[in-house]
Amino acid sequence: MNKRRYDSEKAKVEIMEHAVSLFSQKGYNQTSVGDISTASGYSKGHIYYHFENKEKLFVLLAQQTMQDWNNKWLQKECTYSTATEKLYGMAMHVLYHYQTPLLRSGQELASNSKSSPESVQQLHNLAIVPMSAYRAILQEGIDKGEFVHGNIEEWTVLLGTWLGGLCQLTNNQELKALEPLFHQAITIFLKEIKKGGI
Amino acid sequence: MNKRRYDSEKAKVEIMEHAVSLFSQKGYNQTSVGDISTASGYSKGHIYYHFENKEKLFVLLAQQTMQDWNNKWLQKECTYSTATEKLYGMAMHVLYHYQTPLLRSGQELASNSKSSPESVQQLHNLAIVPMSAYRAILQEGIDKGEFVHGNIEEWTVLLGTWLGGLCQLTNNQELKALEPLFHQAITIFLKEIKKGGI
DNA sequence: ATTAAATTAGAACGACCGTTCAAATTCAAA
DNA sequence: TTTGAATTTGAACGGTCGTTCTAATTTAAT
Repeated sequence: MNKRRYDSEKAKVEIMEHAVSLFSQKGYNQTSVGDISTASGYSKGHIYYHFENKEKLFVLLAQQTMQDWNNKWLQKECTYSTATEKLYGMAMHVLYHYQTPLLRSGQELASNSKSSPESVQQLHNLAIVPMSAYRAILQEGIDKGEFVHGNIEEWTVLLGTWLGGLCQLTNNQELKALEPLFHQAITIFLKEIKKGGI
Repeated sequence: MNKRRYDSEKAKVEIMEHAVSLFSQKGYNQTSVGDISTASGYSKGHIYYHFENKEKLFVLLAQQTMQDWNNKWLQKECTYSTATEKLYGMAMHVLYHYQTPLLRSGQELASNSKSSPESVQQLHNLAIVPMSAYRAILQEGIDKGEFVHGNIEEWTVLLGTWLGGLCQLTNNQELKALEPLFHQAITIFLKEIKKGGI
C-alpha cells in the first residue's frame, strides 16, 4: 500500500540527509537554505513546511547525530569485557563515528549572538554526551580495580580533549591511517591510570 | 614633530586591533566589515584603503598572531634548561598565548569554497608553526638523552592534538583554572617518552 | 597660495540569504 | 465527484554584507 505520490516523511528524511551532508562540508553559515533546497530537490518553501527555521533544523540534526553516536556505542560497549578494552574500543568509535565537522558547525551557531539562547543551550548540552561516556568507562575501571584511584573528573576532561583534538585530523587524513595514533593515545593514557603500571 | 591630523599608520593599527578582537569573539563570517568599521571608528571605505579585502585582512592578522606566538616562545624557550622543562613551559605558553578563537575562525574561511586558494594555503601553513615548535623540543630531548628513542612524528602529532584539544576549553573556563590540566597532560605524556620512566 | 598626492567618509550597488505567502497540485474521504 | 486538508512550489520581501566609487578633507611640497 501507501502508493502516494506525496510522501511527506520521505521528503523530510531526504532534506535532513542532505542538510547533514552540507552542514558537515561547508559549515553552518556557509550552508544556505537554498543549498539544501537544491541538493535535496525540494523547494525552499517546502523546507519551511517541515522545519520552523534553519536554526531549529540544525539543532535537530546535531541532537540526532549525537544520539546516534551514543546508541551505537551502547550497542558496541557490551562486546568488551574490561574497562581497558572499552577505552581502546571507544577510541575507534570516536575515530569512525564522531561527526566532527557537523558538531563543529554547532560552534558557529553557538557563537552567533543572534542565535536563540535555547538553541545555544541545547548545543552545549550535546557536549555532555561523550564526556559522560568517557567518565562511565573510567569509573568502571576504578570500581573493578583495573585503574588506580584518581581524579576522575580530571581524567575525563584529559581523555575527552585528547580524543577531541585527534578528531580534528579526520578532516585531512584517511581514517584508517589514524588508527595507530588513536590507539597510541589510549596506551599512553593507560600508563597513567592503570594499576601496576609503574 | 609629526603632528599630522591624519596618521594613516595609527589608523591601520587600530583597525587591525579591533578586527582581531571581533574575529576572535564572533568568528570570521559573523564579523562584518561594518562591525570593524563601527568598532574602530573608521569608515568602511577607509578599511578598503588599507586592506585589499576582508579575506586578506584576516589572513594577515592570523599570520601576525601566529608569528607573535612563535616569537614570544623563542624568547621564553631559552630560560629553560631541559627539554622536560620546555614541555611544561610550552604547555603554559599555549594556554596563555595561543589565540584559539582567532585561529578557529581561520577554519571557517578555509572551509568556504569561495575563499581564494592562496588564502586557504596560507592558513594551512600556519598550523605548521606550533607543530615545528613541539617537534624541536622532542628532538632536543632525544638528543640530550632525556627522552627515549621513539617515533618523533607520532609524538609530535599526539602532543599537538592534545594541547589543541585542551585549548578548546579556554572558551568557557578561566585560564588560571586550566593550569593543572595542562600540566597533568604533560606529566602523562612524559611518562611515555621519558627515559627511566618505567 | 597653489597644487597634487594622501587620507577619510559615506553613499550606493549588486548579490545573497532567511523567511513568508499565496497559489497550485495532490491526496483521502465523503 | 466533490470537498477540504495535506503537500509542494516559486515568487517576492526585507535585510545584510562585501565591495566600489565619488567626493571631501588634509597634508606636504612648490
